[in-house]
Amino acid sequence: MEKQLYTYKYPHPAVTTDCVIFSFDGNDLKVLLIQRGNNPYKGYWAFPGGFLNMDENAEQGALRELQEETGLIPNHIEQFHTFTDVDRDPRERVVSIAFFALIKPTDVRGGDDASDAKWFKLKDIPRLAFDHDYVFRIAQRTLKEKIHFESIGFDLLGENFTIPEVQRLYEAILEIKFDRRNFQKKLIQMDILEEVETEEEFSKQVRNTNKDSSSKGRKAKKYRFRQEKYEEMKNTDIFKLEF
Amino acid sequence: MEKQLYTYKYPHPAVTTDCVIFSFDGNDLKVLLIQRGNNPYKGYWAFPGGFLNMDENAEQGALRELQEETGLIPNHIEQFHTFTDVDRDPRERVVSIAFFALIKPTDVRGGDDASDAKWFKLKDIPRLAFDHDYVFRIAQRTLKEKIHFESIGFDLLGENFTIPEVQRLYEAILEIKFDRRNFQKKLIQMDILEEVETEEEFSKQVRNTNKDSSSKGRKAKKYRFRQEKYEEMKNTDIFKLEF
DNA sequence: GCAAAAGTGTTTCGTTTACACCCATGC
DNA sequence: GCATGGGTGTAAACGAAACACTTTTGC
Repeated sequence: MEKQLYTYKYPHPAVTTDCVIFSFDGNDLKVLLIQRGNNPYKGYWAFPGGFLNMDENAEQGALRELQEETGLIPNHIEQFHTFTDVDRDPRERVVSIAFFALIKPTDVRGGDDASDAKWFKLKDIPRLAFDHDYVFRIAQRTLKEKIHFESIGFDLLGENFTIPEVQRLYEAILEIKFDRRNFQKKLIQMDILEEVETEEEFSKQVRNTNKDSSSKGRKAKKYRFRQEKYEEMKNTDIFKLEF
Repeated sequence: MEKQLYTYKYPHPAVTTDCVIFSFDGNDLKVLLIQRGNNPYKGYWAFPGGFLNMDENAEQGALRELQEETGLIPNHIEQFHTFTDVDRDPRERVVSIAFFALIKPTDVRGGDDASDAKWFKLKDIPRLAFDHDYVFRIAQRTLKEKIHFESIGFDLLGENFTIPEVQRLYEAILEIKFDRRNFQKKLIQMDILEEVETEEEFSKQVRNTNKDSSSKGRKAKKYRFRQEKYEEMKNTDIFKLEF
């Protein structure tokens, strides 16, 4: 514990990063929250995050905090807003650079054991610490907008997935319903998926993805993303918003 | 000149705001730059901005700096990215929250006289100070994306304008060309404009807008935005990107 | 009178939407 | 065997794209 102090001629706010981490289990979109052990907001849930070091940029800081607090390595991370209200932290002036992160179901750890981190379905999110309710609203809106331009939805899916899964994902993100037949048609027409042989049905991947085996109906075909299409896809919208 | 110092247990970056200010003169999209009088980057052009005060949030700080440095009062201001690279400022660690601002032609001042501020057409922008070349690229991309969702284009037009002006504006922002007839048809169909009587042709507004009177062809009809349509329009895209 | 810019309508094409029946699986 | 979820095709409606000629104005 050194006692070095840092002095400036003008007051400086503290700078932190916060991460809104989304994942998708095949049915529901979820976010990871951490329960605070200390005041302020002791016992409240909040997004993982922490102070920015002087030798890292914001993205590196966000990834480091994520690793430290949750062990997660996201598939996609992206800055979406910086929150600067004067009183957003009662301790001192804190400016928070917020990111959203997308995690594949195969990478989901944390929240399984008795840790202080837990995955919440969007509709089960409790009242959050600090201004994190507001942070979440902006994150959700940004995700909706982004998916309009970029195919980041696939960053939330495992290697193999079914078309109805993709549909549930897009419906969860955009909070609208699509016609099953039109959705399937459009996705197939885009020529970005290839069918996966049924042998692979027994792989660990699949069991993971279908873990809630309350599946009653007909078994859906498995697809994978055609890697060679990735570059040209990255900046393509998949489903236009139609309200 | 007080000599008070501010001390912290951990190092804090400095926090600034920067503004990319767009305006439109009826033909070209322009941005306002300020020539630096001091090192570092003395003589280089840069976006206006400055340090965030402790009693204001980022938007307030950006508006204050804008007012101080340029006297401009923007029609629309919006945070778009926070730049955090470790070495982006050689003096100290500086995190910059960047905004873009849209100014109506009637509000354009600054850069007219012999000040250190000047409006540049996008294609005439020189090499900029700090990482502002990168800041500009992100600002331009954000503007393109935003205009897809929101009708912020009208924040760049004066009270009265012609449809060909609107078209030139959208073409400048999106860097694509539209068919004149389809553009006009779509804009009219949206039912958000009303024609302005020709009497008003002699108003000061109009002369301002048409200031580069190298106009050779037929005189275009003047329109104004139907205010009562504003609320429902705010979140509507006008022209979808089609490359 | 000529060049440059703006006004105007129709047809074609592609995309989106709406919609119904059959099939496989788990209980 | 029945309820649930998934597979598949077609027709209608809508919106986007392509396209040419006339009018006004400044030089």
